[in-house]
Amino acid sequence: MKRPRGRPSQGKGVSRELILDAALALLEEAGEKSLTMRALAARLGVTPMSLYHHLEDRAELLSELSGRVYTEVLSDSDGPSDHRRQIREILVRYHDLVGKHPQLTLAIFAEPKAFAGMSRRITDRLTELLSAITTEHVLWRDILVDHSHGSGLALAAAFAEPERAQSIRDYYQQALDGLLGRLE
Amino acid sequence: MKRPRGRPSQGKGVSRELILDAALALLEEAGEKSLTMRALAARLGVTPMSLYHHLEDRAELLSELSGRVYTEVLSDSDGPSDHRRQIREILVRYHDLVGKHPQLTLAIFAEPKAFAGMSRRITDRLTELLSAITTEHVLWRDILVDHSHGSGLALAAAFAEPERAQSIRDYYQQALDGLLGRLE
DNA sequence: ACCTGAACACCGTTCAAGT
DNA sequence: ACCTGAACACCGTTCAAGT
Repeated sequence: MKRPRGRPSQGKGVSRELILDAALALLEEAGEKSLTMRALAARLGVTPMSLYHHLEDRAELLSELSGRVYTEVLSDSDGPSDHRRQIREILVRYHDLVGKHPQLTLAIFAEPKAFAGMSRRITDRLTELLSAITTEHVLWRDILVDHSHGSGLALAAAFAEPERAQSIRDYYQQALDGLLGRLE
Repeated sequence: MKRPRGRPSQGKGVSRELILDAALALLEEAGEKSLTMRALAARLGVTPMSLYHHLEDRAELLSELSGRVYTEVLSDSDGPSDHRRQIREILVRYHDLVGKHPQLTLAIFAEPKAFAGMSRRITDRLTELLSAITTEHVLWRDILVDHSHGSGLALAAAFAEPERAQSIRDYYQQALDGLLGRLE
């Protein structure tokens, strides 16, 4: 069934939300090159041109998906925790999102604009947290963020090899804990 | 002038070398999306189809360029130096190559196959060197490689902002020295 | 307001034909 | 062996027209 069941019966209309949902699904199923405006429209049972009533162009699709997925990095944590723990939570959450959306992440990495947006989301909050526990907060922020991006890149590129991906996850947390332990 | 001067006068032929040179130049000038088989052929004064006598397809172009550029990472260093210094040389050379070829690097990062190839080039030699100076060589290899990839990603994405790129370079070396100092 | 058909200006790649 | 013209199966996007 191409269309969700709970929609008004004969309505052919698509919403921005529906388009973005379908785009993310298509992207992760088939890769960035397969996410074409035409394939996306076909999946929604609509003409390619109708998408342009809801989106500027294809570039907006990726930057919007990037925003949608990666705002989650800063979602509130469960309980109160110290700074070091909060830093860890943000970075692990980021790393997990990369693992959950490898194709989106690879697409973002190749697009400097989308990359900058996603990166800032992590960086800003981290700088704040690090300022409270070290004077070298810029240096440590760069070390932690760069290391996370690099491991994320390896993780995303390993999307087709689950056991390799798992080992990347394990080593990431181990390395992260090692770095955080030295942060003092 | 579209054609190098030193070639046989009326020969229209292109070689694999000429194609790769032109492809790299076009890629860095105009970005990955602009590196089309048709534009590349036009730059060489030849029909698009003639390229297929020298290359399998467009994918081979990128993976071949990746190989060509990033073998340089392992080029022999000037004099004899200790292990720590050799590690530093490899990583800095890698980082510099990223800065010199940002568009190629962004394209490689988005292509898991090309990324794996480039990554192995750095990783293998590093593992060897690290084994000689620490028992936790796998952990440290991941930390160093991931950090370099992450900073490289930021550097490549900043190709349009030279002063930001320079600051990324500075912080990378600072962080790298910090990490190498703690390696023991 | 939203959807459509037709069109424009592109792609990568294949094939059969030329030299 | 290498280059070509023509063609195929695609792209993103625009425009004028329909409801």
